[in-house]
Amino acid sequence: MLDLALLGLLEEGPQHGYELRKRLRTQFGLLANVSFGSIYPALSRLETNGSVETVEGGSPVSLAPPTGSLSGEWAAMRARRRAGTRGRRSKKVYRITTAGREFFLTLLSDSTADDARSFSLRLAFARHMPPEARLALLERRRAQLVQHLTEVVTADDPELDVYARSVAEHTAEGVEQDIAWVDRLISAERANADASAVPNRRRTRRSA
Amino acid sequence: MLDLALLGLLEEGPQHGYELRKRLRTQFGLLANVSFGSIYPALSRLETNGSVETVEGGSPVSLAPPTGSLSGEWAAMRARRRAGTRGRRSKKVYRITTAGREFFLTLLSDSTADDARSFSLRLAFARHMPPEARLALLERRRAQLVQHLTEVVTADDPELDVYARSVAEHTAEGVEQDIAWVDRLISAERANADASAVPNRRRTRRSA
DNA sequence: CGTCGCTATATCGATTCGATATAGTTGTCC
DNA sequence: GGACAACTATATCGAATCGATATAGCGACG
Repeated sequence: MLDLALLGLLEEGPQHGYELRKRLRTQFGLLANVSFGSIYPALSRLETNGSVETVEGGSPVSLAPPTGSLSGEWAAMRARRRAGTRGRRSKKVYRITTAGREFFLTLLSDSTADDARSFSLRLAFARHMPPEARLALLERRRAQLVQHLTEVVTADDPELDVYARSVAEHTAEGVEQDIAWVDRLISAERANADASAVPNRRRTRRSA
Repeated sequence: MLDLALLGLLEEGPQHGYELRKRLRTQFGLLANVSFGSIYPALSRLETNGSVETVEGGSPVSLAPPTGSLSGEWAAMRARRRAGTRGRRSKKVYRITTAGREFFLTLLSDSTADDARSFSLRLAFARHMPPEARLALLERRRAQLVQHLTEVVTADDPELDVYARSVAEHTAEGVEQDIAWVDRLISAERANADASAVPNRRRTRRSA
């Protein structure tokens, strides 16, 4: 789970632990409110298995190509202010390796274990997937949500008091809205696939 | 977290591990999709610290063979089974103790650490709280949700591709709906408090 | 007969959490 | 100017939790 998230973020450029956590919190919100006690061991794991490598230097982000995204901009600002001297505590900047990219794609396409958290995570990285995998992910998730609706206690259960009933109702509504969301995404995927399959009339100005 | 859930369920009567897990799944759905690897250690914990006790229930068969020779003892066990000892594997039925009820109320009113999971859990057990504690729980949760909205990445972030943006949007919508839900609950609590404060008249007595 | 599916408890290694320690940088208030 | 809070940054520890797996009993199906 965390490996996938970290590798996905590192796909956008080298970063260090503290920054990775910030981006996990802001980009994935409640879904990935992860503590340092998870991040640093996870980075060590990924380093020992060769998925990432550390980049030396106090302000090493200048080495990264301009694909550096928001965090790169941040670090660049700070580096400029410090004028190249190594500032702050020595940062351990991690960069994803070729083996790491392969591992990332493996994790991404691993169809087992997709709860709410890892589904949203995978979907956020869906641009790295082939279109069939995207559709498969969405439809697997949809099936799970529908399944969940049938298993969950209904709000007309006479055993529940007001509070438990409210929780049950709210949860069920959330699941229904998730299904509607996934349905919209599935439609968009299919429309996109159709557009790609029949590009004769529409624009395809990407090549040239 | 799990202690709270288990004690709360055991407030409604003695149950065994497998059943507790089923009820966690059906009543709290995705919020408490908990594995046996958590439940049984948690029950042991609660038993050693005196919050629960095992009650002899159902049909204790006591079939355990003392040796390791599986195949040999199997026929003997089967014979015993046919001889009239019925019932499944011996259930360990747990019952909450007086100390357990106190511990439950302590956990319930402990204001630290209320993420989405433990908030919903606490709310589902809100009937065991005094009204002030209910209001405090709801308002704490509301503040957290609002706070979360400000910290999260906005959907107009140019860095995000379609998929990441969709996840961000959907998450933000979910948080907004959670806020609306909590607001409804807060209003209901206040109305209830007013009604309790003036029990003589059930009308909307304004300017008596 | 086998074996599949359900109930039921238990354990194991790995992962994750939550708290805490440490330390450098920055701002700011008196 | 210097005390002090706040933020950045990495690391570690014990405990909680997960996910997989093992064991075991029972009913039903063909």
